[in-house]
Amino acid sequence: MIRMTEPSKITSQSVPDHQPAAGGIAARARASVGPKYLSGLNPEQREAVETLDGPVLVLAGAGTGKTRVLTTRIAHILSQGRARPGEILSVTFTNKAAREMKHRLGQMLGHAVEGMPWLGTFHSIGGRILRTHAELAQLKSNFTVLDVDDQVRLLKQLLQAENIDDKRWPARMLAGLIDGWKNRGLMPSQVPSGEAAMFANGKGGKLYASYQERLKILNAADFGDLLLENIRIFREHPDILRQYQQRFKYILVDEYQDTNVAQYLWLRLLSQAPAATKAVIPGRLEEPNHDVQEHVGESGDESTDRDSGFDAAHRPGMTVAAAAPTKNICCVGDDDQSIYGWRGAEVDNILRFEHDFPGAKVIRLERNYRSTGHILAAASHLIAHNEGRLGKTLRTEDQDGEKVTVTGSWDSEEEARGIGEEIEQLQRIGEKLNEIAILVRASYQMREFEDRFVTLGLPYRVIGGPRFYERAEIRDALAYLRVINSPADDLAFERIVNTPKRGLGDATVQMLHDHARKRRIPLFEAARAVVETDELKPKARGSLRDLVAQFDRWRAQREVTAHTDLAQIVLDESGYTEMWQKDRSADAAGRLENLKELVRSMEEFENLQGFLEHIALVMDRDGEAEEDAVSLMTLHSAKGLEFDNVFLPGWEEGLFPSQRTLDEQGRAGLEEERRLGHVGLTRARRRAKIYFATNRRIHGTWSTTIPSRFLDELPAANVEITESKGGSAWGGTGGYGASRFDDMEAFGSSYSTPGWQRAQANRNRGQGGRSGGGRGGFEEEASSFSSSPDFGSFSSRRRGPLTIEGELVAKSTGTTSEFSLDDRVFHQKFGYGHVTKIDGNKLTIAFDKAGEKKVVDSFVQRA
DNA sequence: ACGAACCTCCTTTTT
DNA sequence: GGAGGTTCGT
Repeated sequence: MIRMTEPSKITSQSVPDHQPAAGGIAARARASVGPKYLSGLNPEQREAVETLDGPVLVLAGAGTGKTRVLTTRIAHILSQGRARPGEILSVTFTNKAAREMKHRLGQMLGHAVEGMPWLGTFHSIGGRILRTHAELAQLKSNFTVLDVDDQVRLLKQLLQAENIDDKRWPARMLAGLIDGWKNRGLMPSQVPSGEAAMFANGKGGKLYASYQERLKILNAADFGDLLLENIRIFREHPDILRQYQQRFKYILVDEYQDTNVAQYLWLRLLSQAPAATKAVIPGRLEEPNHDVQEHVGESGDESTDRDSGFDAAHRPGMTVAAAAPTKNICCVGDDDQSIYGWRGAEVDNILRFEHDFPGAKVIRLERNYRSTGHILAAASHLIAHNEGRLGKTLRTEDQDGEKVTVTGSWDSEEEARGIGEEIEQLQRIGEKLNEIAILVRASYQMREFEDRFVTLGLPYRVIGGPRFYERAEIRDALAYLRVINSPADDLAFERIVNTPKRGLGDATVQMLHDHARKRRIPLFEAARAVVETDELKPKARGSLRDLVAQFDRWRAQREVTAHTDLAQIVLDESGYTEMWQKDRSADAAGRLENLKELVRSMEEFENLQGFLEHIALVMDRDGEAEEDAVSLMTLHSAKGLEFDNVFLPGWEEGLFPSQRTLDEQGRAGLEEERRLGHVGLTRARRRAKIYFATNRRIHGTWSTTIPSRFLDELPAANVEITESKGGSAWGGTGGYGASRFDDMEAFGSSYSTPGWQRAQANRNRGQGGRSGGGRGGFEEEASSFSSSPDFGSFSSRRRGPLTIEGELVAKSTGTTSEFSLDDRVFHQKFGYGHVTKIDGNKLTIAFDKAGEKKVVDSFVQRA
């Protein structure tokens, strides 16, 4: 029922672009009529493309060709002459998605798409609109977009000014609250008083208000403002709103399930038919909205009166507007892939689409062109346990393929070892490492894999992590440029006054602040003034004077120097480059590389000003080297990607689903975790492999875990229980008593394979033995069970040489290493160290910081 | 003003 | 276990 496999049909076709014209002869006949870009679409996709009038919701399950629908729809609108490129608003969440769409459109239309000025992320488009009407938000059009660091620093200052203990009320927490309010479309005056009072004994609301004031003074906006200020402008200036409503004949939205309330409001305003504009009652905006908070929980279902009071409350200011006719908006999304609720995304937006946009046409894309039958069935069965969903049933015409495997391990190290071996096995049968991904719930899980892969010499790459422009060195460099560009940028100035160290510490900065506040001038000007006095100690005074002089010089040079050259000069003369050159830590080289990359990327912009305006929104690290490597990332960052082989470790209660999510979000949290599992499984084309460990080290201490409830929710028919390659045989519950999974009543009904029963038997066998600490005395056992040539951390405890056999021998080049004992070496991840042992191409290195590690020699270089 | 010792709190993170 | 922040001693 989940799967409708038609063996007669085409073989595995996983790339959506080349999908067969499924749907039988009739459909194919229809598809052959009409423009060529329509051919090759299945009937549902085609309907989604051709239904141009009125609101449309395309529910596009994983791997059903949603990007294709979006781009084809745009092509269709253009080629039908329904609108010109500049009249189509097309929003995505990520720059990557926007780029991808531009690229695909370009291919489809056969020429570059310069004419799509309004295809971009919510934030870049919001930012663009805000820049053109900046004065209506008390900003100048060259305002800076603040990053989180700046925000927190600013809030810290506000907290200090209010004499609030920022231990008890951390600036970060306030930043989070404000961000949340902005995500919900709430200006300071609209924050429910209860919520505003929660922070710092009732000062939360006031702080939000003064934060906004400070932003205006600094000529700055945070990410939230890029949309919120749009909404404010649209509401307060109906003429401007009307202008945009008239311009955008068609609106397309990607990943609609991830929109937050602010984005929803923004879309609602833009998608109303122009004539309706007058109906918005500005006065409504000032009403505090107490109900929003309730809504965000699970109370939605309790409200029987969705159409009147509740709805109006949910969408502040939309009371009248909601009745206005809606134009051509097409939202594409998948409620089953909504995994950003904690960031303010409202699944409700997609669940309530038909209600919000009356007369909406809902089109379901349920044909999956990515995964094999077993994988899809497992994913579908899992997600079917969610209640709050619109309901889709993915199906494939592909073969069943391999069953999803579930493997239990004794602990997380064994899990990593087992996966490492399976990857090598896959490699042996010709799988590309690029087609292998490990998807974890939390990034701390990655370390064990990294360690393991380093010792195996298995190339891997970590996807995600801090974005390029979030890196300290990039922010520092940008801060220098910001100060040059706008001397009033206090936050930037403060960031770099003492970076690199110039002997200008807190005391000096505090002094500058006092001075600046008294005279109502920027910090930089205060510095200029202060060096003329003798208020500072000679040393500080001297270096501050030098700094001011340097900036003056750079500003003068700006007129005659290309902005990229200027940047290079600034980095060198300020001593910033030197600071990292002298730094001996492992990542210093990478940071210098990043700085070069930053300078290089400036070339794409005309001048410094243009660069700074867009950098915060556009920069993301993109082109990692194309070499063959295993991908390691969180489930969240895997959304939108696909791989032939997907490893899903850590399916244990508390980790996945995450205990914290369960505690904080209750059932809604559980459902979001389940969606995360669904996302994970549906990333796989041909092989999905799930793992759980009985013992895991969390925050430094070992604890016993029980398998995730999601394992119970997988359909037995599509799942195979296997034993850990790393030697699951030593399993045991570690003396912590029985879990509900020991009870065959609960688990056994669906799991009766020999492998599972063996695993059950094994886990009971170890019972009662080694308690406390989990890994107390099992090292003796390790040798007899592990088939691995290398026992990872066991090795350090064992006496005598390891027996090297099997794979690693084959991998060893045989020739002795080019390194010798005590050689000083450098490793990308671990930094500097010296060689303490050599074993073919395997080196044992005592790293200065990271301790002793085994590393394959190709991973290090002479220091 | 700055580094070392010390304490703390641990998810996820499109812009 | 360790990063990031704070405090304390120089």
